[in-house]
Amino acid sequence: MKKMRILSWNVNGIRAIQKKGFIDWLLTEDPDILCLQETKAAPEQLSEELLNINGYKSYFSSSIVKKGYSGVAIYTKQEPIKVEHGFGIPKFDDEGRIVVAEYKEFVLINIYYPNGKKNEERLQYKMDFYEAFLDYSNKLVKKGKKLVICGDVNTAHKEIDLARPKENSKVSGFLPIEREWLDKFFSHNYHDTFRMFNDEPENYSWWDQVTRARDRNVGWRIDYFFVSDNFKKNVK
DNA sequence: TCGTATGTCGC
DNA sequence: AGGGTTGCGC
DNA sequence: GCGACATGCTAGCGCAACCCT
Repeated sequence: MKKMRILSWNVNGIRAIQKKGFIDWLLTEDPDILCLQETKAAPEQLSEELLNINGYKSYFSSSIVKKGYSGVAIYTKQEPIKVEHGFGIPKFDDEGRIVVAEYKEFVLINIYYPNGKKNEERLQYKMDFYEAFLDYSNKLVKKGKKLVICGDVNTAHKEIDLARPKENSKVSGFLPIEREWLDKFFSHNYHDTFRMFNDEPENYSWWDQVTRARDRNVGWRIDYFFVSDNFKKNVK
């Protein structure tokens, strides 16, 4: 299999980053596949330039529950064999969090997992989403598919994965039940690819904007690339 | 959410 | 059509 | 009188909806 480079980015508004030079950035960065989360737009709201970037096919999944909310996208040089937009469960598909692209060599799953901070209901939704996702991915593996899963998981796994573990042990994003689900996920033989190469602390993927936490590197590692065991040997 | 201020408890 | 304000979500 | 812990206050961004002109 030829070498491919896959990137993932929670953009917090694709129309906002377009104004800040996203298209030029993508053409310069030149990945084989780019996965975006929190695009906050339906494809009908996007310009032609954003839908048809030179050299890329684009696929979007957007929320039908609320405008300007959630949303994911894939930009891909190679055209997938098949693209799907959910697990087949309306409750989880309708918020536009899932886009799945099947290639000959693997299946790419790009997900913006729910945030559980708002209230107990949303935390339960997040946990239910996690379970539905695990069912979905396990079924694909059982069928012999090789999986590459990326996105904003909204949970830090271990103390090493955030700057303030003690202070956040009762906050959604680092709750015992959320962390235990990740334990369970990994026990099903999926791998956290970053930790295959790096076991150092202070490696984060998200910083609070309000408190300008990035300046002090007070962050969380909540965005991941996972792979199924049958694809692990291909990760470089 | 982070950092800080302020209050309460246990000892 | 476009600015200002408010509310939501992260 | 001190540590451990709880509670209240705080502050950017992007987007939608609504008002106004």
